[in-house]
Amino acid sequence: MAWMKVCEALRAQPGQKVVIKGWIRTRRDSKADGGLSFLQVHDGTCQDPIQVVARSDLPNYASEVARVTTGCAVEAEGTLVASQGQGQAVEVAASVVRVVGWVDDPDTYPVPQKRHTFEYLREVAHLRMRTNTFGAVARVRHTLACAIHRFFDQRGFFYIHTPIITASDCEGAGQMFRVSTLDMLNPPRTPEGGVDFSQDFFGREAHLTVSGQLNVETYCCALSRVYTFGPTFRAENSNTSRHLAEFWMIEPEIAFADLAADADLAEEMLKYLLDDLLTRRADDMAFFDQRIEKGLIERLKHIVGSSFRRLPYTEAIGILERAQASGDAHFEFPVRWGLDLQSEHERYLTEQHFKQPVVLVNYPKQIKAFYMRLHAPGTDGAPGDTVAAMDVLVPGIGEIIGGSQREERLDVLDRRIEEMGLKKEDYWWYRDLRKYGTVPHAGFGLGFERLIQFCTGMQNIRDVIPFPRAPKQAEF
RNA sequence: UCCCCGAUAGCUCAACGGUAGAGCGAGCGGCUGUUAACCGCUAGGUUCAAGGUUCGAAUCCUUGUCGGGGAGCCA
Repeated sequence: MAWMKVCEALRAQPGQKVVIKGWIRTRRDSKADGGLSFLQVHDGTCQDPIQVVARSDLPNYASEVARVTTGCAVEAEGTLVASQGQGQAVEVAASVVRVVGWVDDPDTYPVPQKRHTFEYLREVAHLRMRTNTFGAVARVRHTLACAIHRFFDQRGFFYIHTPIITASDCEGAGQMFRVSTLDMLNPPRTPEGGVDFSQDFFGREAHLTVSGQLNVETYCCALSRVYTFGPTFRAENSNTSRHLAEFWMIEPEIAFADLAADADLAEEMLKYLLDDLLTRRADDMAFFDQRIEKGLIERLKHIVGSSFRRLPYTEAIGILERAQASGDAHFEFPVRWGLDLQSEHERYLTEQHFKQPVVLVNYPKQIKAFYMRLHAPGTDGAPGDTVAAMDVLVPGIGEIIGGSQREERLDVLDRRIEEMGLKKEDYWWYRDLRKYGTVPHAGFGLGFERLIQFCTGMQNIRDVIPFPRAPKQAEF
């Protein structure tokens, strides 16, 4: 008899013998026909469980079958038959039901068949994937990850494994987690009294990476089209529904390319991913559409079908100022050229003004990183210097992608490093790329969890990663 | 880190200075080819912690811890 995944059995022709293995979602009993039990069994392979019908003439019916509860692990052998009831096309008429693992005490089982809040389920993260929502999130996460690799592979990109540990403190994206084997209670000291990191494992200070970008640029300047997809760590004390201390990021980098090509790549990729997800995980997406965010599928389809608006920062400031002046919008924070846009401004642009994803480009240089390419003065009619940066803003999430064309001119790069008060020596290998066959190149970072939020409608980022790490949160 | 809100049964919440309750879940029973099942019964509480006010505190005050929403930082 063939062991069938539930997803296969639900689509199979009636009449064949099958074995189903999984966990009980619910049991319903009936005294009709001499007594029978309906077992909803799921194995995580798809959104729907399969119904196993167990009759009272099974030898272990009274002793076991009639006593199984939500969460029990079972194996069922039987015949796949057309269902007599409503709600499912096929079901398993069981000849054997074996209880593989009991639930010790149903009264204390943390995820019985009832509604749970996501906040509660976070406290039982080792069991929450047994619920329909978190099972769906896990499958969507997998499907998106595969689609990302497929998207890049089909376009000739190479997947580069950039390091998790970095000994350079020059990545410049905020607080980092230290990596050390020193005795924290009694570290070796320098004559000045500081910690002597020369005696540490790497012979210098080391941290977890906050971005693979600088490393992947080196491969870009040799293999032309590359990307990273790995974990990233930020030690910021961020307590929001959009931030994690450990998250996954996709960072493509393309050579012989400018910001326009970068934005085109970002748009093409997002559309590919949405379209692929809607096709491959139609069951889970229907679930999210129905139970998590009404209209989700229409929203995603609309994005796949429309082109993203490109909008220079300087023009965005004009739009925001006019919206404020006309009373269309009331902003808490000031709108002025040279200031960074606040969440409320970004949300206004993407959610109210354009009602579609917006690619904001060409920001003032003073609010962006040193490695972003400096524009010629007066680009977009801007009153100050701008750089070739872009943020992709989407309704509901805000910034989902941040990217830029990189500064490939060594003299300009050096000037920027100095302006920002950084040390050229720290960037010696990064600067070498500009000395030896430098080339215009660009790239961006896509937050994987934010992508999943965007695709599922899940409100809190801690619910789209298996075991979230955030301030004061590292259980499991 | 800042602002606001919250913490009471396994879960979600009520009780608004005077005897701690309901729904869901769980257990038992009834009914039904059932499927958000339905009907009945039962069990279930150091009201987050520590202090304070009061004759009396789940309720008021202080501090802390944890959680949620928003902001900043960003992806």
